[in-house]
Amino acid sequence: MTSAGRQSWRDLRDHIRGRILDQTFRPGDKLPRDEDLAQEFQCARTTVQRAMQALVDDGLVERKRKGGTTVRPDPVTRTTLDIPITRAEIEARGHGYRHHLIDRSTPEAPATIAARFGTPDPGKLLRLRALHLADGQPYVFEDRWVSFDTVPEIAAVDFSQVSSNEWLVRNRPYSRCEVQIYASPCTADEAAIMEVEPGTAMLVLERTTWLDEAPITHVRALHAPGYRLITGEARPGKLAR
Amino acid sequence: MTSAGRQSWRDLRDHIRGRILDQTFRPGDKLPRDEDLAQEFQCARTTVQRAMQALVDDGLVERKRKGGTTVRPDPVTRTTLDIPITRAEIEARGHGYRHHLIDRSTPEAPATIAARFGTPDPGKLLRLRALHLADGQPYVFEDRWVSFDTVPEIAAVDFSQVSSNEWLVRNRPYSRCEVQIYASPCTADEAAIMEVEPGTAMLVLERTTWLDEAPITHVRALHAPGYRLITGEARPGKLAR
DNA sequence: GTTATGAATATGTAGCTACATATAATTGTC
DNA sequence: GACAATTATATGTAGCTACATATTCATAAC
Repeated sequence: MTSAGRQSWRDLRDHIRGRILDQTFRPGDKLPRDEDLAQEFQCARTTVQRAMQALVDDGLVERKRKGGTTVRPDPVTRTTLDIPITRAEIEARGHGYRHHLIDRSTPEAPATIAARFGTPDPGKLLRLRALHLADGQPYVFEDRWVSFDTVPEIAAVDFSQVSSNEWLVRNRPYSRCEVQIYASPCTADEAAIMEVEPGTAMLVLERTTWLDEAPITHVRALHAPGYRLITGEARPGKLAR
Repeated sequence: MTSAGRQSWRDLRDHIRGRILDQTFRPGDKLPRDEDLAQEFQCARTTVQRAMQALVDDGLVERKRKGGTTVRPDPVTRTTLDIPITRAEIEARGHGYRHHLIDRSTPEAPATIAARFGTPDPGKLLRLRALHLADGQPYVFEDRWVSFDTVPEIAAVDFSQVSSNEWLVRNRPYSRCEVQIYASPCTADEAAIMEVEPGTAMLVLERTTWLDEAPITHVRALHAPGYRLITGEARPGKLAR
């Protein structure tokens, strides 16, 4: 709450959310119009608007012009997932970071990559396979494809020093990113690299990034057994909101 | 773009984002103050504020009072994950949905559940194990614990008709949710239920939800091989923003 | 030097106004 | 009754103003 009589949009948001949580408003129900809520809460419509937009972003309500505000009938569990640079992640856990470039090649683009990029011809590609280690233990094995067309400078980078993961994130921000998460049994090759038994259940994160329509990179990152992706409320940069 | 001379905060957001993407502003760099940007773009500071907040939400920039706006030095890949009700998910894929309650019991709370709930004593718990089927094929196996203290009505619900997943989501909205995602080899029990070989790599989603401080439920959901969690830009309710 | 104290300043918030825009609801036409 | 045109209305957006609040930076006191 801010000083004295002023209503914060947060207070209003929390109040409405509370009414949704305590079933005063049930899924599908229509909420009062902004102006009525403003009157009820003795605040400006601006404030109601802000509170409502927050609830829309949370996936709790839907708003339509003239149609008014309704509680979403099909509730979803919505969370935010932050995937940091692997080095940062390992160091944040207090482990020593090291990475190792396994190989670097410029093979023909397989159809799967072209499909992921969404282009018929992905052009020349650089393939990098690298291992990230935490305290010397295999942590993440990444199999990456980078578009030479979109990122020509990559030819000159020495990836024995910087990981391609870090270099790309720092030097090639993307405008669109798609992530797929699934479990996969470890192949013999991968098992040798990750120092686990073949067939071990591994968490795989596939990420594809674009700059506008141009594909930047596609990575398939295999995570060591025991790895857990955690999503919470705490979204950096959104904490205080 | 809106009519004629008016600047949309979206235009401004996209412009600034563009400057970050094209490296005009690099990680760690300081952006001009709101007022200067407003002047430069011939718009009100309100508009700059809105655009900036959008960039903060995207995890692209950080803002501090008096400190100004800076491009985030530690870029993260941020995505939004929507986990729908399992029935809705299966039906959206065009499959027939069916679910089967395997068993229902009220055992002592294991320490792991108490730990997840974050309470020393989680109170009396209901345990439900159920299988969701898509076109008759095992799709998700969920092992759920529900707090009787928080959700006493659950004792009376007939879960042979409605899945606990759906009942809870529809009747017990939460205020906080934590998700963990990992890969796990299938145990013999689980393998029998999911009709797969023991040891098969399975994607596991663990969800814990609270209403304020009171724990509602904890689920461990085992997904059939081939299942992929996909996160995209498209966030329902946030599409147009 | 080191630590309080205070002023300066960039962002955060809320209110007001005015108008834009989508769409539900109504009316009119055949 | 079915369909098209029109009106009414709830939300969306942007500008303005005023003040709140958190830091940084500079200054003063020890």
